[in-house]
Amino acid sequence: MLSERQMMILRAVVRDFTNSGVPVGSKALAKQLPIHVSSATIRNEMAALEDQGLIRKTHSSSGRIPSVEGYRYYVDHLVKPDPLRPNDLNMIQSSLGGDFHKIDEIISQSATILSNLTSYTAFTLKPELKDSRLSGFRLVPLGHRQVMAILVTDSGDVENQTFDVTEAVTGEQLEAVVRLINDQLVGLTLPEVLQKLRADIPAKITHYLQSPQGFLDIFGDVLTRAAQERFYVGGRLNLLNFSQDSDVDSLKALYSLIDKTDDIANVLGQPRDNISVQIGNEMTNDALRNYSLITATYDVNQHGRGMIAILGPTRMPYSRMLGLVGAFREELAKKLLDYYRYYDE
Amino acid sequence: MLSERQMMILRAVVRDFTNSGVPVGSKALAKQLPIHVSSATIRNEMAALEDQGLIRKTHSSSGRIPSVEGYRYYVDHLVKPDPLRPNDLNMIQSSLGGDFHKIDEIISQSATILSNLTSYTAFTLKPELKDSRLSGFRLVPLGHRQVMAILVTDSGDVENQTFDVTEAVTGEQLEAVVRLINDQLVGLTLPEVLQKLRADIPAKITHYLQSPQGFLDIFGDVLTRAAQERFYVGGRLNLLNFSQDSDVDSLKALYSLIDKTDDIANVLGQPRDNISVQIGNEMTNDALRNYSLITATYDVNQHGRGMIAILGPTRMPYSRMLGLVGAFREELAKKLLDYYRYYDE
DNA sequence: TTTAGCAATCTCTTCGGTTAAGTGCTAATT
DNA sequence: AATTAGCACTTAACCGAAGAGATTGCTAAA
Repeated sequence: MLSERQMMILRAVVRDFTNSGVPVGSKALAKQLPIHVSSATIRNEMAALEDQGLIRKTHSSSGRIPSVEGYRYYVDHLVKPDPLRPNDLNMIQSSLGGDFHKIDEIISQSATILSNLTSYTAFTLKPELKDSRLSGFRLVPLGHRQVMAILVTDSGDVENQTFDVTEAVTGEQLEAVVRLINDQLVGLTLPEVLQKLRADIPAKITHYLQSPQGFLDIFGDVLTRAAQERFYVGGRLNLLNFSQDSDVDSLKALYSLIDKTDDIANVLGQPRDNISVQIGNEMTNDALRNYSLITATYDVNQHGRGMIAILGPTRMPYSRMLGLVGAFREELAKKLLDYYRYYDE
Repeated sequence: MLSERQMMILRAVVRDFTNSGVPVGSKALAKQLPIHVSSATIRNEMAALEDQGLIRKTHSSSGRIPSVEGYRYYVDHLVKPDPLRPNDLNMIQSSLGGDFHKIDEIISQSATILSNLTSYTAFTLKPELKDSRLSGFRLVPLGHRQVMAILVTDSGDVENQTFDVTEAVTGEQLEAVVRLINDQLVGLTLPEVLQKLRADIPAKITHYLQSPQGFLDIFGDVLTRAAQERFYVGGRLNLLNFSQDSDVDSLKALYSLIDKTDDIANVLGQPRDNISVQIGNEMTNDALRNYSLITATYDVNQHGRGMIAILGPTRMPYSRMLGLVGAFREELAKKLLDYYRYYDE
């Protein structure tokens, strides 16, 4: 248990350190805090905080910096999101204000806005229904032996891919295949489709195509791509800003992580509470040891729940960032409701 | 004019420096060179080379490093591409050996291979006909007010985009629009199409669509994207390896450059000779001051001419890189010929 | 419980000295 | 005329000592 005064001190340590990046000492705190005690008293309290593992020294006679546990305590009990600055709200609203023709444009743009806002790297995921189902499949002949496969899910996702066909496939053949797919697979969830694709379909499809493997590959490809949650990333380069001692290897690891859609989905994890913070090694991934991740969900009524996140140094100004993420989350939800209202009804 | 001996020395300076990164001194050269002269003689020659601006010192008593002009002389007159190591050829052939369903897969994969091979950043551009023409246009209704626009050029490029339509557009309307486009625009070069799109089309299209602006925007978008030469990039992260003194700002500038398709096209320039080298500030772009670019073209008979390139530090082992790029260029051309032979006939 | 005071610890910067590498120049040699 | 040996000079890089500054823990007094 922490006393009121210890909380005050911990809060001040976190705030000072996240602002300045320099370990904070007892004297500075004594001067700054609203209570009148000497630096010696602060020192005693700091020793107590250190005993509890909430702060630590960088060397035997240095000031203190928060430990991961200290940050954790801070975000759980002490921090209060900053109110939004008028400028920030302006910036959000004007950037989201334009006319968009696709959900994906809004979401992708959001990643950019959020990264500009925070000067960190931002991720956005569009609102997603629990398990989306295959709602349509097309094969469009494009001439010159090219065919485009298009797959639509009931959540409105569209995934497509063109490929070249060797044999002269006739329009009838294509139509037959499309009919087969639509008859057998539409309405199923994507994992179910994928499973059937391996089981029943190959046998049936040989009625229409001589060598169906190529086609099955393509269809499988498009399918897995559609099944994958896809994040948009904004402000990749911002990671360079705190590349401390320019540790190239860990930077590379980090970027590889970000560019692998499945890995990143793992890190961000399942949508949890409204807003959550993961600090340093609380994330299992080693490349993130010195980073913190703030994730937030947003709800768009019956259209599902999406997610936004920012990734920055463990030493980030949490109160400001929580304020920004919280506000952005709401603005985005509003914008999407507008969008759906416009296109749905 | 350089004497034989001066050339030999310049060659050695470039080779040593690109290998070690350390300024090279007269003594080391005297020991290494196949002629028997003292270091004092080398010193005299080096002074002469310095007078001609081909090499320079980093401080008053340091060894010499090549100047940009020195590198230039080296690549123009002295360098001989290294013969390929057996390993490299294996690696190229096995990486290109797989089965591909699209040209773009080969080209994009090539960027990765080339970057692995060289450990620099690689660019690839697919073979392109002088001015490709619009050969087909489709609008595919996907249900739920979504429509996909697909555009095909006679060089086999496919560009597509989905968008949401506000009003309930009927299938007949879409078909009418498609027919209009195909009647009026197919066969024209893309710039011509773009021009007509601004002039004639809007008036005609209002017969079929109430508010055609949205559609025209989309079509214009897809069109400009198709008209743009698009480079694939491989090994982005390799730029981090020689981020010397971790100059974050210039790194950021560099990455922004790479991610802007039009900028990068400017830097790489028009396909010129088979293989060409641009060194440091020979490129106008300031972010490239410490980098060199090796570009090469490759021909695929009547299918046009493409381009590959690598970007690395000015201080790169040119002979090896020229060997690699030269070899890769040929292998890629072969692979593409194979590909076309298979799908064309 | 708080505080003043103080020794101890540690980082950071500065300074001087040393070493090693390399140059340019001069004078002798080939 | 070209080459070479020799030497003074310059510079970067490394090292250790010294001192300044910040901060801690501890002790003893308030």
